[in-house]
Amino acid sequence: MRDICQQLFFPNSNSMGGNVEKAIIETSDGFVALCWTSLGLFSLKPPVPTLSDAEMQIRTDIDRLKRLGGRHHDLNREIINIKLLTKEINDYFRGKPVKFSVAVDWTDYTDFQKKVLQVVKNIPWGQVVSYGQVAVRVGNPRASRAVGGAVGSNRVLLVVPCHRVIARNGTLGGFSSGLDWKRRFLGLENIYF
DNA sequence: CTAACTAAACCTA
DNA sequence: TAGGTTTAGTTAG
Repeated sequence: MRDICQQLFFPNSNSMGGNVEKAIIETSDGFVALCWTSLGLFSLKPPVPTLSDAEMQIRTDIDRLKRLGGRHHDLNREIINIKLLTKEINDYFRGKPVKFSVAVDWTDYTDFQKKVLQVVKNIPWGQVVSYGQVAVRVGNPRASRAVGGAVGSNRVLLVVPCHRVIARNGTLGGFSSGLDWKRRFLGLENIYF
């Protein structure tokens, strides 16, 4: 089978202190935009139809990083292996059971959001967990609704697989990027709603 | 204050 | 048993 996914470009984008990088990766589902800092992956967006759409999408997060300022430097540490990440994203969209190896930049999340997202990050490929169960795992059993809010703040789609969090009664629950993407991602993992 | 990717405990008939 | 209401938790705007 031919490799339909490829990394399109890999520029050193930055002006403010040289502390952010971005890439746009072409997959079978569209162009995936992402950016990272010396701490790890900061943002990974859902696929969009065109390259310029992807550029537009990631601009918001780049601007946000610049606004945060100061805390990000020392990019030369090469914390991100973009080659490997590109391969993992490619594999994911081919339906392979990928376990992402990339480090995440947790900057600008609240403590609660961080706890929730780190729990969600550990949900294995092909498995789902309810909002309530995640609430239990962060030690706050009645916070299922707050968990919904927290996963909604997730910047790194797929890497923190918030699409694997569903409602208790066997329904899909919500998804900030649109329920179609939630269905699509779960479908790639052989889970159908 | 409210709305948002929830869910369980309590009513009431 | 089914259906409606309340309550709990976090957070951005």
